[in-house]
Amino acid sequence: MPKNCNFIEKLRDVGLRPTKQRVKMCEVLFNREKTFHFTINELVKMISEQMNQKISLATVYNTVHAFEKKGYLKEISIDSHRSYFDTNTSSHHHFFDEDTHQLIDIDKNDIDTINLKKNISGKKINSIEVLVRVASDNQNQK
Amino acid sequence: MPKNCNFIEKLRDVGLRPTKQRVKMCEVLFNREKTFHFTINELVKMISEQMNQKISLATVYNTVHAFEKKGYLKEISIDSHRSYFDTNTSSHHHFFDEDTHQLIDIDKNDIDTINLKKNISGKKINSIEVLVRVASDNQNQK
DNA sequence: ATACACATTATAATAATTCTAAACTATTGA
DNA sequence: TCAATAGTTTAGAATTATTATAATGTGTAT
Repeated sequence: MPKNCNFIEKLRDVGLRPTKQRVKMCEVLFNREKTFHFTINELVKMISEQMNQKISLATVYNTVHAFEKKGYLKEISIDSHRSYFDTNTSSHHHFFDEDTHQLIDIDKNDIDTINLKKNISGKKINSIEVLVRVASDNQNQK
Repeated sequence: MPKNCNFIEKLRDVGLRPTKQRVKMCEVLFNREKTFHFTINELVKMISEQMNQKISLATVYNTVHAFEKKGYLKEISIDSHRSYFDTNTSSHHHFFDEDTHQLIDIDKNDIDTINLKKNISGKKINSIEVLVRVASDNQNQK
């Protein structure tokens, strides 16, 4: 059984047609042990490297957004110039290394569950995200 | 004593020349009781309204970034298309109302201090930010 | 196999931000 | 007080990231 099969099913399940490009993107994104954090640019580069044929930039954007909408990907915004996507869509938190520009999962055991004593009235909490910015200990008067 | 005086001093203190534009921006940003959350677009609009003469968009960007670098403003990134600045640069957390697109401070008493049991080795924590996305209770299957 | 709805593509368009170079202004010190 | 100068503002051009367009291609149900 080829490893694509589950991706084809997975895509069908959420109502996305399993096109060549989408299946390829699934392979790149989800065929790995650990969760994966990436920018659009990094993803485009990886796909180009792993595919013989070219993929359109528009397709990558469309597909990433389709995956996001269907709950396969989650966006993590760092600042106005840097936005990542995360293959781990469950509720979890991140370190952002300002030296290497890497996003790193915070282990569930290393942070207490956030609990709010009050919420905005009439509103429902959709998500709670913690971002911990870290940088090298010496060069910190940038 | 005109209310500008302290802004002129404040600007001098951090090594920024107190130009007309910067003093005006200080007035708009810091001459208020509560902390202020704004996008660049909103700020440009407010300044234009309060000033007789026009201000260049480039100046607003430059000045906001100068203020940010000097610690007068903090950026809060919501997603790749929406970035706010906050006049409250002390460590605190936010609600983001996905209906009204408003950023709202979380009262210090309503959230426990985040404490991490582990940090990335060799790294120093620069900031810890919590973002709580909320939306109207009914229309939540968007 | 066919038809239809949906996807992909290259390219154009848009939007947000930064760059550029000329004109301007605050500061310094003679 | 008055240059000199260093930093600032400006309009507009350039750049970058993202989205729209419209033609072509493809997956799926019949």
